[in-house]
Amino acid sequence: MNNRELILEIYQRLLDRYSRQNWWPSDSRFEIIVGAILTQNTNWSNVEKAINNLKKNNLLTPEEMYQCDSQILAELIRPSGYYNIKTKRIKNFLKWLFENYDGQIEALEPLETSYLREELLGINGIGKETADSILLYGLEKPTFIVDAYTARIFGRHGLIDSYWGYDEIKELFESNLDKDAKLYNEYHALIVTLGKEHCKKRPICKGCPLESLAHEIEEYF
DNA sequence: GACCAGGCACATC
DNA sequence: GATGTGCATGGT
Repeated sequence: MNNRELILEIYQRLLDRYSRQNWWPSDSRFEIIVGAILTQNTNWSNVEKAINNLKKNNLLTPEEMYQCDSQILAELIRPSGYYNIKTKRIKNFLKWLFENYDGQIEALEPLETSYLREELLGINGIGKETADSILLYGLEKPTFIVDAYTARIFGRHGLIDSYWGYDEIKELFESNLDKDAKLYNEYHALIVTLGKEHCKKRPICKGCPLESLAHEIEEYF
């Protein structure tokens, strides 16, 4: 199998095993953006606690959150961990949104994907994965998200070497798949679902739907 | 108690 | 450019 076939085969197996994930669970684009920052290196169940706190306090709009005192905001998102730095990151995003787009998330929709990605990367606290999560899940732009699981899983299957950078891995997927936001959405979600179940840092893959495909099941980071 | 989770920025060499 | 460290909570 060549890379393209392997990438499609893996997608199909994941879909067969786990079915559609329908990410990102949320009530609004803004909630997705906030969630993308809160979930940085953090378990999703902790993020849900933080999001619920924000909902209870009616803070899940750009206006309300921008006005909100940072100490209060930090206390509410505390369950998501790194709460002080994440407060700053959310405020940095909002400052950018208000200074450039009048606080309107909708104003981002017509912008070109690669331009918007660069803009987001210019905000302190938003790196590549967070920017791509905002673009793909928040704004339905076709951009592939790479995360720790992606590198680990596809490294084990010989498609990626450990020295590959984020953009190289992203390009591997984008050049072998149709430029389709819905497809990228499902694929990333399925990778995370698989990762949670089978691909923790320990290289144990018993019962993994990709078991028979793997030819490099060894420690890979 | 150790390890991990849907990262990122910054310091240092 | 690569490598190390701080940021912090909650579940297993």
